[in-house]
Amino acid sequence: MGRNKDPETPKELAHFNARIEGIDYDVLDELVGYAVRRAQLSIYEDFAASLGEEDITPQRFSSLVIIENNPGISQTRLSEVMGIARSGVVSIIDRFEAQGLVERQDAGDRRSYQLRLTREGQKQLRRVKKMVKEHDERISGALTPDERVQLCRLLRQLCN
Amino acid sequence: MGRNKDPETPKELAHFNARIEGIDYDVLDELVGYAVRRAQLSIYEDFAASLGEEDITPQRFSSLVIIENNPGISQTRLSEVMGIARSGVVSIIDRFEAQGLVERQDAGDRRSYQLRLTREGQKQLRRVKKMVKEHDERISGALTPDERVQLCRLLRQLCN
DNA sequence: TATTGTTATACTCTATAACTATA
DNA sequence: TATAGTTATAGAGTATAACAATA
Repeated sequence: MGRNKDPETPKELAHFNARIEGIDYDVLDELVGYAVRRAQLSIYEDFAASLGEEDITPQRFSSLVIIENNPGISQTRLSEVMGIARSGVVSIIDRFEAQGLVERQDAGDRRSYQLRLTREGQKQLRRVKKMVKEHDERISGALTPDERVQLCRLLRQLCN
Repeated sequence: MGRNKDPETPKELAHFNARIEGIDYDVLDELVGYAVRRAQLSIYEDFAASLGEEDITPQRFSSLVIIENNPGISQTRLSEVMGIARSGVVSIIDRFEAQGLVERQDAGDRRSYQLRLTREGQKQLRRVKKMVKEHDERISGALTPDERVQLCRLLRQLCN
């Protein structure tokens, strides 16, 4: 995750503290964009701390969930869903394949593959999904269930 | 910004569409973390489209605002505020300095600098701040003022 | 001709560690 | 000894462009 994996020796770990004492944030405090960015950094940090040993990132996790629930999806389609270039999907899937989590199966069209989770991939995802849910409940722990739903609704409105 | 600057020739621009027709997002739809990430990607894209010609990023913009409102701040302190390593701040400030936007001034302690905006930096920031505010109002345009405040409040609760 | 996956390449961001000059 | 800034280096992540196989 590009972060120090050993919590015993964090020489210069760049921890993100959303609000530092004595600092004037000026207009940043009024921008929805900055509020989202701040939250995202905090969440990412907790994600990394919770799943740092799992060789999983939000990106990789999302990919596995999309493949699980849309079996047979092509790499190009997955790149559209993830919002990244096709070349980026290649290395993601290469790694999943090397780990035995995803299979490239023949499609009718011999230019493309159908992506599917292997049995091992399904097993691992089941386990990781539980960890991600726990992480998500922890970070949104300060919110009531109503507020949580409200927040997701408002965020959805930002994405058009 | 790492994106294609020429809107005339976007061969394979990776646009992020938060919700793609016919795709089952499963658990991703219930995770606060994914909702925030999705929103962040959408916002970043609009930011880049709005300020792509300005050699400014959310990161760089935040730095300028922090320096403006906390004049004399040191690089180490800025690295803490931004949540990045000290070495990262060096190149950010190097660039600002080369552009004549920020000055490294002598501090009492000769190991460190006091960072300040130049007159040109102030002028540029004033201009860019206006553009960022417009961008922010556009992306949160689907929200009422109340919802906007509500959203920022809920996001703040996520950061502890 | 157009599309899918792939490779080559480059750029940005960020981290760690070692260095220097000061304190 | 400790701190501030710097440099060197490396690893993600992502983009573009060109290519082969196939449609």
